[in-house]
Amino acid sequence: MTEIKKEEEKSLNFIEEIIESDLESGKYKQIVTRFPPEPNGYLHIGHASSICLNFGLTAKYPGYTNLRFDDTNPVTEDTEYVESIKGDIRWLGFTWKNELYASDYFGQLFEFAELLIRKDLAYVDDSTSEAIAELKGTPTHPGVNSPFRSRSIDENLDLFRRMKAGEFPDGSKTLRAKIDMAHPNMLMRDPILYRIKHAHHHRTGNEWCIYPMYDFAHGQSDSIEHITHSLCTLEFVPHRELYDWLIEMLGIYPSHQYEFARRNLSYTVTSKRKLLQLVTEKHVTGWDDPRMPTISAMRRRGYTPESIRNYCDRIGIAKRDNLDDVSLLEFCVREHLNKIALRRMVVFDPLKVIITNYPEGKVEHMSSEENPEAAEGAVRDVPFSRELYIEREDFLEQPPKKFFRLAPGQMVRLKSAYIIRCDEVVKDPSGKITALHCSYIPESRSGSDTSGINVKGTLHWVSVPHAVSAEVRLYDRLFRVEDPGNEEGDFKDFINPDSLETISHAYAEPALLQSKFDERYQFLRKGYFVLDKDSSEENLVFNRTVTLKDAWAKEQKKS
RNA sequence: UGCCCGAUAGUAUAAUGGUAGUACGACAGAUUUUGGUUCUGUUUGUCUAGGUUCGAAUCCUGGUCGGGCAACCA
Repeated sequence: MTEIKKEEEKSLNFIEEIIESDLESGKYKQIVTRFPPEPNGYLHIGHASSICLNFGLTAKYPGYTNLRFDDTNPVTEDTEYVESIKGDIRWLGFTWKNELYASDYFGQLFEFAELLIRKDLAYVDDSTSEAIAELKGTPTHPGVNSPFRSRSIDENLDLFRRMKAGEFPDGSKTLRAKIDMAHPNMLMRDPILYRIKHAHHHRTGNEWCIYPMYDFAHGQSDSIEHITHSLCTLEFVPHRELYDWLIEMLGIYPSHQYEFARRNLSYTVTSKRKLLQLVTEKHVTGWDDPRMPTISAMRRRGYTPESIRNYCDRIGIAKRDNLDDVSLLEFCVREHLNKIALRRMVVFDPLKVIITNYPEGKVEHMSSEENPEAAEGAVRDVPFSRELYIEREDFLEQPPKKFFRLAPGQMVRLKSAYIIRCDEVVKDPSGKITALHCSYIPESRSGSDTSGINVKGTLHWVSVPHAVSAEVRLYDRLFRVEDPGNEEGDFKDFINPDSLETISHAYAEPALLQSKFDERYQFLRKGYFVLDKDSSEENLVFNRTVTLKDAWAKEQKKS
């Protein structure tokens, strides 16, 4: 019974169901998908979901995935974005079959347009954009035919060629499909196919001054590449009718569009406009500021590709509106990091401990596990001496109930070292605690403890003479509210003022001097950390990727 | 006063006419040299009203609620 359950396949999402049925029926022998970003911004967590979907499908089923840049609007697009997008996809762990650009097809698309004109299914319109909007009608009222709608095929052909030749200024003419101005679907009311833009394109330079609209580029590109399943978000549902109409009228390969709901993440925003605003108005330091929901930011923050892929897999794909809980993302990050992170001890807010019965000048080298989850049991060396730093919050003169840390007369274990007892609290004239005098139990050394003493708490610590200084950046959620994008008023009013806390001089164990950019660390009892690119030989900088779960903090919150 | 999507625990997602499950969260406990990890248990759900059926989350009809559609953006 349990065996059957184990072998039970994970249930399919609605797109996988469509694909399996297409494969079973023999409609396709393999599937072809594409990831179609517009190179005008950085990829974020929502794109990660789409990437995992498109590439994941062709990893699961026979076929492949193309990377196609939807670069039909030269004024907003740039190669800077092309490079960052490619880097992000690679980092996530996916490989595209072909690197393509909608702009590769400009010649072909122009011919498609001429074909439509020759079939009397498209015409050149001289109307201004205001006039076009006016005649379009509204969702509840039909539109009206443009006065230029009945031009002859020859005139349209001539005009369109002259548009291409650069004879007309921007905005003076468009090419429109001739469908139905009274259509209930607004997108079918003679949609614009081409517009004039005398602009420099990041790939085609000044070769073109007319550019196809999304609707006359995307589906056609899909068709040219024989994309079998063209997956996009729900806002394109109304476009599907036009997508199919154009493919049918052109008589080209019938790609099919399927729509899924875009993923939203709690406590952040993912609209390109809002993200751009955060960057340009300096609410964050850049697109890769570790508080951003961009892939480059998550990478810098220390998230792993595995954890993001796993997260995308868990949230799934469906058609209903959603707001994914960031705590699931954090769970996935912790789950992976717990397995791979090397354990280190770092004290953020030091309180000096002097072990009065430990010889001055003596140093012992304690060995502590690199990762208790790892089977090999690799260890590192941690120096122990008479003077140590512990976390200031780990000592309380008047401890509440269930406080398992240091207090006058109380004992705790120092991780991988000895059990100590607090004998005396040293204060300066103002009453601030400056040090603790403790005594250690010599027989309690970690690994050979014969003391028989049981303590509830274990603290992290750093030897004063061996301590290394490090800068630590503690990140919290960027917004104070779950869904800042849907809040009344300006979303920026909901920015969390405490989303970054910098600790300029933390005390770290010396092993951290050998930190590498591709290694992940768990600072014991503190969280997961990664070396930041701002690090230098003189100044170590660590980003907190995510905190550890903290049952004690939760307990305190309750009271 | 139009058209198009959608609605299952707090969140996300299954169940494809036949016992409403899973994950995260929350809560309780066990273990623990990280108040971490791990393990165990508990809690909470089919928008609504009808209909079809032996049987409905699933099919049908009406309603309610949420989202989208009137860029020379994608």
